Amino acid sequence: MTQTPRERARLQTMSEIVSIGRKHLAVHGAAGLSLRAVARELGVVSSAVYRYVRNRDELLTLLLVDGYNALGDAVDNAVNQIPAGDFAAQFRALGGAVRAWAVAEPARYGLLFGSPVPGYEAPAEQTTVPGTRVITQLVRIIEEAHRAGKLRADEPLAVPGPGLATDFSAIRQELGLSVPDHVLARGVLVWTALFGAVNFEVFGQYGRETFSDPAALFELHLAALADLAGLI
Amino acid sequence: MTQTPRERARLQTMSEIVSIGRKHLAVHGAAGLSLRAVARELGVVSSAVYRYVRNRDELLTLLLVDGYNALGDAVDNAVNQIPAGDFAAQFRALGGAVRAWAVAEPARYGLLFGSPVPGYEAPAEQTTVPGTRVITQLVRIIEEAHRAGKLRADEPLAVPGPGLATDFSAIRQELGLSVPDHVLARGVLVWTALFGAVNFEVFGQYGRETFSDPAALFELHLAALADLAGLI
DNA sequence: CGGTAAATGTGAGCGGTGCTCTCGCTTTAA
DNA sequence: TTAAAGCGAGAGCACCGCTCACATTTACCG
Repeated sequence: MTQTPRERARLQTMSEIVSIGRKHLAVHGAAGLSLRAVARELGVVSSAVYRYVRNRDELLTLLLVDGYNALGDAVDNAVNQIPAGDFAAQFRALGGAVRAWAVAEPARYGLLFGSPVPGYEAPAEQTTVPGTRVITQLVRIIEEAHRAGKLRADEPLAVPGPGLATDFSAIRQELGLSVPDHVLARGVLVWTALFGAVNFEVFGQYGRETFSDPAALFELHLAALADLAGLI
Repeated sequence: MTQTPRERARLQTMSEIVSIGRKHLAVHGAAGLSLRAVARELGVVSSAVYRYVRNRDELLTLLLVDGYNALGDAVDNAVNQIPAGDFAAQFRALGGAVRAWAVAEPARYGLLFGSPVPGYEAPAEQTTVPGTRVITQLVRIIEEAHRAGKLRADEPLAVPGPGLATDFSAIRQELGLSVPDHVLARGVLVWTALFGAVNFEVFGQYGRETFSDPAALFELHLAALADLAGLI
């Protein structure tokens, strides 16, 4: 069961490739990620990296999983600092962690949540689990708040139609949830709104000098979103 | 003052280049946009396109402006169908138009609102005006609703700090607005949330089969966002 | 009207990319 | 010990952005 030297070297090289790729991604973006450049920095001829990575897309997949896990770790870590019963604070910690990671790693964030690379379909079996870590946490927060009676009992603003209700039922069953449809609907909106706010800041959609303190703006938005989710 | 044939030919060629670029963008995405391919389709040798376009980035800028204007036209057109006093319906029309355009033109939408191309800074003097057409409409809707007394008078959820208040004052002055800070803050959130919802659908951030009728989900979100903005 | 300057298209060429293939060498496993 | 598998090197293909020197066409002006 012990690793042969060759196996150890392979793992080492793989992680070096991902590490170099991560660096190049940060500097040149996903479009500028070049296997030849990675090979150069690895000190090896260009064709040699194909022993480790089938093609450029596969390196992108590795970096995608790498990024999802880095973000997931940051979020989990932030949420775990909050007392178990304070769900609104947990939500704010989650949102703050997403924003902080995105601001610190804009290129990686862009790879995860930006425009998809055309012709590249992320392989679900590798990306689904790490790619759903944030929404899993958010769902947990809302579900536990609901079970603990810590969710404001809003009157439903609008009733989802029958098609949507079917989808919501499927989601509820798959994730073992007890929250009603309108809470689920609000949760999805809060989810997308959270990433919408982060996108705008990280992708520079606000003007260059519109907001001098985007962190403060985001805090304001987080509070509004916690309220929208019904967290008290 | 009348155009020479050469001038007419140049304009014609320019618009052909943009048109071909638009098509290639839709098929191959921004990263796959190739001046050589455009030249081939134009029936001209590759170096000839450089007589019309300084480099690839400049073609991207043209397509950016082209996309902003297409989206702006779609939004203006949709909003103009709504009676002048029904601001909530105008907002829903705006949101629906954004989504419809984005779903129909995902690659162009991605160029406008996806991850920025690293090393490419859109020239503000060309992109600012078309790039702000949607937010200009949204601001107009909220401002006019406010002046017409058609905005719910919410208690402010959270008070923006002094830095943010300064930014809001500047925005208010520059755009000649009369809405108070907390309305402005909500407006920004609604703005980002709207595009967050569209991003999630167009960029495929929901799972592949999570929602069978994303349009219905979006309608639900639009209603919630209109309510969040205070539109009645 | 004729000449000059600008605009336009051509083709070669440079350095870069992803990716494939063949060839040797080394490590592993039977 | 030997056969198989893994690995790196290097050449090569087709593509890319972009530049340059050159011919041709068009526009304008004395």
